[in-house]
Amino acid sequence: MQQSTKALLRLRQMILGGELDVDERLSEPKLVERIAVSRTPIRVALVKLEHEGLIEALPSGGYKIRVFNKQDVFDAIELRGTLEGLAARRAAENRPTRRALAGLARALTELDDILSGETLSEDDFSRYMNANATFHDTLLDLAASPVMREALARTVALPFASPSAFVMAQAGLPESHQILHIAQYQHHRLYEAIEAGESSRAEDLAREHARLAKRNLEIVLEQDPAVPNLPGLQLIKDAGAF
Amino acid sequence: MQQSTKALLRLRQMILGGELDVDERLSEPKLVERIAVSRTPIRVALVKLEHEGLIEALPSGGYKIRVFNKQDVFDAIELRGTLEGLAARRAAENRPTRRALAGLARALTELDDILSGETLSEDDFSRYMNANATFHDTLLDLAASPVMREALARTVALPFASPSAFVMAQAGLPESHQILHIAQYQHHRLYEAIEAGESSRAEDLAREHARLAKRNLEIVLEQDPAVPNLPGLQLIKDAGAF
DNA sequence: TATCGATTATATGTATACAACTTGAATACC
DNA sequence: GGTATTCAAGTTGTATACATATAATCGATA
Repeated sequence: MQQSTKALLRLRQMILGGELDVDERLSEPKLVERIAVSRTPIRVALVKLEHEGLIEALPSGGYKIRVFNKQDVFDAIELRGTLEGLAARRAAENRPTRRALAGLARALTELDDILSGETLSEDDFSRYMNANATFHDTLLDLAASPVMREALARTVALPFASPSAFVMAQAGLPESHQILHIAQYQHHRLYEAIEAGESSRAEDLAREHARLAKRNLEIVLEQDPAVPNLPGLQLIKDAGAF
Repeated sequence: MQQSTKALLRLRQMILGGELDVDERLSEPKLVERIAVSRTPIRVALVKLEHEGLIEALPSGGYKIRVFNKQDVFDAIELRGTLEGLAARRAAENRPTRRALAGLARALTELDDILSGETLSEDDFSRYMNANATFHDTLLDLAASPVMREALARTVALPFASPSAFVMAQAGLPESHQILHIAQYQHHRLYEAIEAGESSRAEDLAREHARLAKRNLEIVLEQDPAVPNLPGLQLIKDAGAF
């Protein structure tokens, strides 16, 4: 693996995992020490992370970790919903063959399978997260648009904007089972709409589906102040004041 | 100015202006020679341009200029329309005060003024382009969402996705006057919708407004094969085969 | 003559050196 | 006592050196 890749992955992990002080300048020499890579690949990673939106350049040089307020988070989710809506509409307009839909159908069946039990184990949540990611990714494939794929990839670079962001966080919540079933209901309807070429319906469903993530976030944050296992939560300013 | 900024601006100019061979690896030593800056800031610029989508990394290292097909271009325009639609909807939902709307109204009036004459000079097209950019930018201000602003900024980084992309290109076309009037009609209706808080209408109008750029592109490219003054056109594969 | 292989040349990725600048602190000054 | 001011330590931005990997060239062989 390239050193710059190592630096990027590690730095992202450090930022999302809360290993670095927010509101402080990211000192390159200190990062050199912690990541064990020279300044050059670290600077490459910093440039990339700025474009991702996880850090921001300081006027006097260098970077600092970016913090978001709750409106930013909601906007990011709304933005994802809009882009997935566009992709879903395009997917429906493309009138995919049964063969092209097979991947999406498979993800759907796996999600059904995971949710079939009475209760969900920690492992089930993890499986759900993966299968959910696959579903969303396969949907994007059906849109068959590199431009849209990139736009969406850039959007979900913000940690809480990802379709799978809050799945793990709600493991253990009493409402979780029901929420996941609602999400899966929406997945099914989305599949139907795309299969039938109902493009407007597909777009609306994808949008509303993303808004479920908003509700998830609200529910998770209303819980115990003992903050849940949500990577990147410390990047949200006043997370306790939700 | 920083060397890396100089390198970024110059490189972007070289790519869009067709000063570099497409389908060839961007040789860093040669760029050093042409831009008169060391490899370090050039590499920074290359990383940024890759994120912008203007160049792509080669599997064996280095970068090459990215080429787009017509579907990519249409998708980029559709994407911009979708994002501007989201911004317009949000702007309408925000119920801006008359004072907040003043900037948008001013851009609208200036556009009216430019179009008031019987014919349009080269200079008028240039003025239109600027005022049009201001209108779209001010609209984005009204959405008051950094997340959306960034998403749109990343989208219009593709040269032909910008709201002003085809304005200059159509200077001299017989249809141009009419097209600009239609665009301005849409601007007015968009303003009305935002002022009245008609969010769905605002969204639809913004989307359809972007699709006018698609028609512009089609018209411009159906013209004389003597390719018009459209920066970045050589990045579109088979532009002649439209 | 065309294709494969070895060798040379060149480019990329990384580390490091250096200069200009920023930041923090200590001291002088009001 | 509080505010400038100067100085030092540290940091960033840039240039360059070096090792490894890639591309090109030339020659050999089928």
